[in-house]
Amino acid sequence: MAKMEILQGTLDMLILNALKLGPNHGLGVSRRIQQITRGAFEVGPGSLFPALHRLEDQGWLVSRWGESENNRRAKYYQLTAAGKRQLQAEAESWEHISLVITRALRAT
Amino acid sequence: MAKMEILQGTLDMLILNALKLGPNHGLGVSRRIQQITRGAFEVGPGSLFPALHRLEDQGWLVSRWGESENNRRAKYYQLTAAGKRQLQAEAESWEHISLVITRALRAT
DNA sequence: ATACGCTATATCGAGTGTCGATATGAGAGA
DNA sequence: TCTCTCATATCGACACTCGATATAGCGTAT
Repeated sequence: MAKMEILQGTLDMLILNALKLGPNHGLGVSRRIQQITRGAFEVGPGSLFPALHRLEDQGWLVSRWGESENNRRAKYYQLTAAGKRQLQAEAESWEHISLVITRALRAT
Repeated sequence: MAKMEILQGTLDMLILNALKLGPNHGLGVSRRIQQITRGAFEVGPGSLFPALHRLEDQGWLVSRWGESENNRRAKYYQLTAAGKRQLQAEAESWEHISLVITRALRAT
């Protein structure tokens, strides 16, 4: 019996998902989300960075300062083991919930 | 390029959807959502009634006082033409967005 | 009669998330 | 140096969800 709240966690899930293939920095995560969703989703910095800090506070990401492809200083985020488990759990929950909603909308 | 905000409108969409087969009162809508989603979603009064009032304010529902099946006074909500169009639009948007997210999660 | 329980609508405050705008800093290139 | 761009960060406004609580009416049992 899910609440509607879980849909608010979708951005967090997409961020974890964008990091599952390897570490990346903030704006890189944003770009990767846009790529993977074929431009369907756009994440501005006002949503992105609070989300990254949330996820790090919860122990699902760790960060370290490094250099971006263009020699800019950038903070690289990486999934932790707990983050991978969290992504797995959220992905399964999403599969279930999205299917249920889609069926509800299609039902006569 | 959708924002994450649209996912917050999912409850509104489910309410409109619950009314597409005919008018119903508040708690009836809540029960119908629970039925249609096979118990996957639970909507408490603290989320339900603000949502109903939102939708009425936007002209997507109209209400009239009546009597429930058990002779209780109840406010019946009904989709307007604009509400049907809105439901249609939101359902199409949902189909697209949910597919995109599901594909993103499944992608290697 | 009256006390209780159920249905039904409604509202409140706390917590949270998203967004646009803005700020800060640092490297690249002219 | 001056400017542009990348990159991180924060702020306040706004909206939504939620649990808890309030109000009211009807039915039923005591």
